[in-house]
Amino acid sequence: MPKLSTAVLKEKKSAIEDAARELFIKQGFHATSMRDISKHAEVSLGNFYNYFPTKEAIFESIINGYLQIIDEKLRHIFMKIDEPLEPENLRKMGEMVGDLVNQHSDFWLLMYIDVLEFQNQHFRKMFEGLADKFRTIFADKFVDASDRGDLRTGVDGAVVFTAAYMQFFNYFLVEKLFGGNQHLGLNDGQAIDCLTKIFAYGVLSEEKISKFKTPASP
Amino acid sequence: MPKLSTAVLKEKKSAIEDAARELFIKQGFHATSMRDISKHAEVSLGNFYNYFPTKEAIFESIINGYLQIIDEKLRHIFMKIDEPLEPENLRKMGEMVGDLVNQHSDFWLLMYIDVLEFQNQHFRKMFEGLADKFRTIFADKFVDASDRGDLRTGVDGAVVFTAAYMQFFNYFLVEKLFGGNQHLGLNDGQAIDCLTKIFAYGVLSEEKISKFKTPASP
DNA sequence: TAAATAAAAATGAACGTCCGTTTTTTATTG
DNA sequence: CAATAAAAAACGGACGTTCATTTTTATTTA
Repeated sequence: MPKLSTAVLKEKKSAIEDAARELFIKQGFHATSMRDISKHAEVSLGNFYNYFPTKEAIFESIINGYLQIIDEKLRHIFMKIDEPLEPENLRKMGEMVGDLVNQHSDFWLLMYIDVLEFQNQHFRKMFEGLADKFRTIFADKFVDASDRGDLRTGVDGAVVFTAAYMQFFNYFLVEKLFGGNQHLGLNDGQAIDCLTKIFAYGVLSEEKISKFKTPASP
Repeated sequence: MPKLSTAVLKEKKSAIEDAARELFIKQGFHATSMRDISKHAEVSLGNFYNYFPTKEAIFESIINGYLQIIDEKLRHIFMKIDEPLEPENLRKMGEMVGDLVNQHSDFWLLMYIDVLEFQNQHFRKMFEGLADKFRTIFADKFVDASDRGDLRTGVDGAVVFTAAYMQFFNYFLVEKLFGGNQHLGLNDGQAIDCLTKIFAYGVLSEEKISKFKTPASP
């Protein structure tokens, strides 16, 4: 038959991708066979190779597609944050990161597959220069906060935000994928509140702080 | 020949384990074949099955052995910390966690294998009730700190310590396994210092804090 | 409009290789 | 010598991929 419309072709291709993604997530890359995929995608084994040249190619295609989706979601999260260091905004970020992890935990399973089998080739970009990326996203907000004297301890605002972001992510990943089972001894809402407090307000008393500060710069 | 001494037997068994662990770490569980292992362990394929009944059995054996080693190392780390919330001790923990991750990154690769292929069956225990575990390890230190008024923001000391612990771990794992490449924009030492400051001293100015505190409890 | 055509899509058997495990054979040693 | 360790061979099955073949269908022709 003559060439199918590119729309139909794309649709079939993405149907195969969907099936493959489900299986990769459920059972890993090596444990998923091409026969599994073709059966689950209701495509003959042979026809599969009209859409993807190799098994690894479909894995890469899945990752790239998913990376775009998650990048978009993350952009959306940061768009909703005007002042990145305001406690209420940190809390909001915690909630949104939690939703993202819980709704797309499979994405991070793919990342672990990538770490194990491809030295995280495809996901590295998510972490490289992360603090700088936030500095760009939030333009001058961090220097502004510093100029206003908001940052009591003279710490880099972008680093604080990155640390908070990573902390939230890690918290929810541990809960969702690693069997954390309320590893902080708190439910998710309490954990977010508590972590926000830590990052925004700090912990030790002024007295304790000055006690440990003085010997450093007498 | 008559039965080998149990000492010799144990030695051979652990030699096989060592070889298998190296390969599992380097290339994952499914990607490592029994022939790989037997060749690398300089044991015939058939003889392998005199020591381990299945491929999965050796994986479990490796994990359990490694879990003990890491547990021991962690115990050693916490033993060196008398006052868990003192900034200098947090910093020390950061350094020790960094060493642990860098010297035994393979252990966490095994954990990711476990997450992907065994729903983290074997590693769950590392996270379950983590904050409570620290509460036990450090006995009354957290309530003492609270009673002394060390904790300015009234946050649970055990949660703070757990959060710091997780943050350090995650930081070094991202650097070592995920291609972070100084993702905070700092070298390891600076990162430890900065994170310690955040957890101990907090970030926002007193003014900012009271500003965000007052509407919560007027 | 309906039949013919040609090119692309879909198929599933077959290929060679490697898998984890079992069985058989050989070597070793108290 | 006999018991056991070690090695080798063999097993059935599953793997990713290829390919000759069949089916499908947009287009052309009548």
